[in-house]
Amino acid sequence: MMRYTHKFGQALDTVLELTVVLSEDMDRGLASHGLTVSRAHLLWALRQLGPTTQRTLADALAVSPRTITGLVDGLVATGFVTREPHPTDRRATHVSFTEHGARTVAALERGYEELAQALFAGTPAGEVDRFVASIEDLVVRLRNLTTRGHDGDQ
Amino acid sequence: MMRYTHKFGQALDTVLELTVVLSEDMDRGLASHGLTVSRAHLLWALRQLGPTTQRTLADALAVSPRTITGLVDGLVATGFVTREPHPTDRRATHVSFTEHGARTVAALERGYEELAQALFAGTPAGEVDRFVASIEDLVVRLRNLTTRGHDGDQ
DNA sequence: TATTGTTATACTCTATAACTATA
DNA sequence: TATAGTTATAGAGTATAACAATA
Repeated sequence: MMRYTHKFGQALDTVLELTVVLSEDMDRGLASHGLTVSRAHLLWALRQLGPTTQRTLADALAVSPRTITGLVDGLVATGFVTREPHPTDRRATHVSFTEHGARTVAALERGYEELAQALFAGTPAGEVDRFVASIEDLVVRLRNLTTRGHDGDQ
Repeated sequence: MMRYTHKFGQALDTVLELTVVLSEDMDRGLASHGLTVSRAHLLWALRQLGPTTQRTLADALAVSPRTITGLVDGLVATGFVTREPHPTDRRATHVSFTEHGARTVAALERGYEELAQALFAGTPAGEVDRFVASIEDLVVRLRNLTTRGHDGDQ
């Protein structure tokens, strides 16, 4: 994308290329199930939390309640989840998987594992470990930049 | 995100965490300039192509002409580019940087280089090279998967 | 009073289809 | 006829604010 001629710039180019290719691959995979990234995130949170309220999902996804309303609308319309009255709190909504939703999340999990296999299978364990350590280092460096705020490059 | 307990799944988790943190960082940086990712892509293409038509930009960004209309609308309204009659083809529009747009792209370039430095400076050259080679390997593996189509995991 | 989730409204990105002006 | 870019329309994701129902 960025096409830099400097050494570290090229390295960052490569990382960005990976992020692009990876996200395209995941988008395609999700689309083949009739899902978007945001809706899949919601399903994933629901798998981790179990049946829960929209408020809880809003916190889990770090989006507004309004956004959850829209995502759940879409997932209900496409048959992945149900919206039912909350057993104890009559203000709240209970969001649960349909059969189809549960099956789909299981399929996504399998697809994820298969992708991981396809990416790393055959690579010597030590090499994978070193690679992962390098990435974790980058994540730490990025978080430090973020914390200190580096918007002052205008 | 995915929290897998298997070895390769964990490695993929780490890669995804990097993509999330990286894209959050870039979103913040662009937002501090009053830009979105899509609009910044357009500016980037414009820097590479020089003043050009919307049609050319549509091809460069691989989006529809309609989408370019919207992006250019936004960039004109916020003062990054100008829309002028094309010198020779009266159907077409000539998109150029404003002073502010040109200055902003230059600042983005500097910010990109600074980010690359912050991520890789201090890392032994050989280690960076090995890391980049690993990422390139993943990109190749992903492209192979994509080519063969792997949607059949339902 | 505080909380849950809605409607109302708005902005961004994306698309297809129909249409205008020009090649 | 083909091309450039528009309007019309639509859907997805995101947000804030006002409001209803309930706690």
